[in-house]
Amino acid sequence: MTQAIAALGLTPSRTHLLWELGQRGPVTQQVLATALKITPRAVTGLVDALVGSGLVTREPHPTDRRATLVTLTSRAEALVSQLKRGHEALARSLFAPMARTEFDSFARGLDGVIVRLRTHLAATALESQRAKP
Amino acid sequence: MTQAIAALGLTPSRTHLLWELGQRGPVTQQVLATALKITPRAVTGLVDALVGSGLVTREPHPTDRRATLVTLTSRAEALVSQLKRGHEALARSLFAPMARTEFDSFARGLDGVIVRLRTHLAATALESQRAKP
DNA sequence: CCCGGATGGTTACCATTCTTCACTATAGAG
DNA sequence: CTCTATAGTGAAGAATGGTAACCATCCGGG
Repeated sequence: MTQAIAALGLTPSRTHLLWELGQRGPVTQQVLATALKITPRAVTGLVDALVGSGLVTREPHPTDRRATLVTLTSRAEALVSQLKRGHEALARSLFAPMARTEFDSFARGLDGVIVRLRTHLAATALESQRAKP
Repeated sequence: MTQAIAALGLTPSRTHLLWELGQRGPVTQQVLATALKITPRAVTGLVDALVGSGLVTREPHPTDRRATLVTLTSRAEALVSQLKRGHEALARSLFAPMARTEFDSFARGLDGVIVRLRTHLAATALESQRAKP
C-alpha cells in the first residue's frame, strides 16, 4: 500500500487519515485521534499538512464552538475513491484464487488467531498498568 | 511485540537489529542494512545507540579494513534469547489451539496469499522504476 | 446564575526512525 | 599503479508521534 500511496504524493499517516475521513464523513479531530489510535496532538499536525495540500478543510462545529469538523475536499474524495478501488482490486487478486471452502476455513482460522492475540494484548496491557503506579 | 520490547528499555528498531544479529552472528553493517531493509546510514545510528547502551560492540573486520563487524555483548545475548522465548510462547498460544489439519490448511492458504502479494509488489516495483528515468 | 471540572484543540519541545548527498578510506580488477 | 566499486560516516532534513502546559468552551450541581 505504501508504494501506491507514495505514487500519489501522500505519506502513509496522512493517507490513513483521509481514508478514515472517507469512511466516516466530516468528524472532529477527537474522533480522528481515536480512529487512528494516536493522540489529538498528532492529529493537529496531520490535518495541518493536509489543509496545506488542499485535501481537507477545517469547518466550525455547528453546536460546539471548541470543536472543528475536518472535511474532505472534492479532490481528496476522488483520491480516496481511487485508493478504495485499488484496495479492492488487490484484495480480489490475493483472495479470489482460493476456493470458497478454502477461503472460509482460512478466514475462520485467522479470526481465531486475532481473538487470541487481542486477549494476549489486553492481558499484558493490564500487567504494565499494574507495574506503573 | 512493541509492548514487551519497551518493557526492556529498547526501541523497536534497535531490537530488530539485535534480533537479526542474534540470528546471524557477527556481521557487517552492510549485511544488517540489507536484512533490516534500511540504508547503511540508518544502521550507523542504530549501532551507535546500541554501543552506547553496551549491547553491541564494533570489531574490526579481519580481512577488510573498511568494514566493521557488529557483535552482541553477553548482556544482549541474554536479552535476545529472552525475546526469542517470548516470541515462541506467543506463537504457541496463538496457534496451538488449532487442530493439526486446520493449521496446515491455514498455513497453505497464507502461503498462497503471500506469494501473490510478492508477485504484485514486484510488478508494481517494476512499474515505478519504469516511471522514473 | 455561576463555578468547577471535563473536553477540544493548540503551542512548545523532544525522541525515534529513516532518507539523500557528499566525502573518506580501503579493496580489487585490469 | 590507476580506476572504480564498496564500507562507513557527517550534515541536514522529513515524517511520525509523544508529553506537558495552556486556552476556550461546555455542562452539571448548587
